[in-house]
Amino acid sequence: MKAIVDCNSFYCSCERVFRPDLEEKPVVVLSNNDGCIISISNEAKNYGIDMAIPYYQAKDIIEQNGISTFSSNYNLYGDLSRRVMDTLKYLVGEENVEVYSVDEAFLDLTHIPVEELHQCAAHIRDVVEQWTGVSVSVGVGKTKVLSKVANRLSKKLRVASKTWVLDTDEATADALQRTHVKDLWGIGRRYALKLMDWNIHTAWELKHMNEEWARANLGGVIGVRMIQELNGKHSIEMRDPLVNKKMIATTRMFGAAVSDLKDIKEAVATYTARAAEKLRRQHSAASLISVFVVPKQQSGSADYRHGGYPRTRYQTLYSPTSLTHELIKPAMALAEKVYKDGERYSKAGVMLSGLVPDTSIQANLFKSAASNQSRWLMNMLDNINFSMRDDIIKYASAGTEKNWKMRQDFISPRYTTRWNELREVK
DNA sequence: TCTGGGGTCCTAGGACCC
DNA sequence: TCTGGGGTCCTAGGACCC
Repeated sequence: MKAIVDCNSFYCSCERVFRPDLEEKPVVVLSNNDGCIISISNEAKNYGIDMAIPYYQAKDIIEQNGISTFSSNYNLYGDLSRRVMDTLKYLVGEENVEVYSVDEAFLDLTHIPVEELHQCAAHIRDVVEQWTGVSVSVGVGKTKVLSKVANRLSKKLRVASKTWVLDTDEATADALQRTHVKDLWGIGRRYALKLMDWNIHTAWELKHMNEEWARANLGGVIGVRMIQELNGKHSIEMRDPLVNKKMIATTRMFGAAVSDLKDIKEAVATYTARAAEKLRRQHSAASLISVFVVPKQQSGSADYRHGGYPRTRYQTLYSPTSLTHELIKPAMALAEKVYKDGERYSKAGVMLSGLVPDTSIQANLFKSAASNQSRWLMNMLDNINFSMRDDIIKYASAGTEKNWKMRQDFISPRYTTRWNELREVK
């Protein structure tokens, strides 16, 4: 059996952990740049606020009802996420936990007797809540897709136990009949429309389609796996926890449109440094770097929602590297290439790909000993940045003025990662 | 003018996820 | 006026090889 453990309104819960006065009060958290609403507490949902709508559209409701609003504070969320995941690993064994996203993990519960699953799910829920202060929902089923179905029902129906267990065929059939295909994990808008054209509406109906039909009509092997999972045949593997990312990107919208090459280069240098950190954290080196900018669209343009078309330039590196200064140099050259005088930009980004393990670098005899020295410097830099987080130590090219920086009007303190922002207790 | 039947690698694009 | 920031997997098609 598989379980999915999902933190409830995760970013809101994180804000509440250190603000008990907000318990049972409506809370929302905004995306970077305070653009969209990306987390909503149940109480705020009751006011009709929806996920992913722009902040300005909900501003009136928020102000009229005194809904607490926060800019996203990823230092805090990252730290609490790690605590939740560590708790799950402690409870079921590290090898049985697949961290799926910042607020979700799949668990392999094959070793738990079926008759104990209800109790097990409740235990996980209680311990995580007691140890971290974050409330979680637990869905259990024969496969990942079925555990997702169960989890969704517990959340949607707001069942008091916050758990839903599909431990019998009857329970599974019932859950699938209550679930629309558009709500299945792996069925997006496109496939949902297609299925409805075929007059397939519930997960129960989809379950009874045959695999060859799915192969022909539902994205090939993706469709086949969906049918199998719905039928209780485990087809989506637990991901190897040691698998590293194959591409690393750091990109941001600007707080306000930017037109100076100098500002673009500062932003790109900062993003490159951040991407290089992610790279080193997984012990990889990149062999390809690309830089892109997105020109600001005229307002009123038809395609406004998606911004302008990005313009990308890339460069293959002479040899794979994870060293910030070796990446910043080509990044700066690429920034100059994508830049056009007189154009205004709403966004820029850096992508690192062609990732290889960075042990291969050490084996490279053509690298000077000085690079190994650099690796030590990088380790030190990462450790300092981790504790000081605001990048007190920076490369000169990353600049200091940051007029391209994002807007964060409602940021909460970094309670767990900064000494001077610790919560005070009377 | 005639012109096989594999392979691999890479890239672009579509679909999905949180 | 104001609209995250990441990621993954799969497939098709082109370039190139023997």
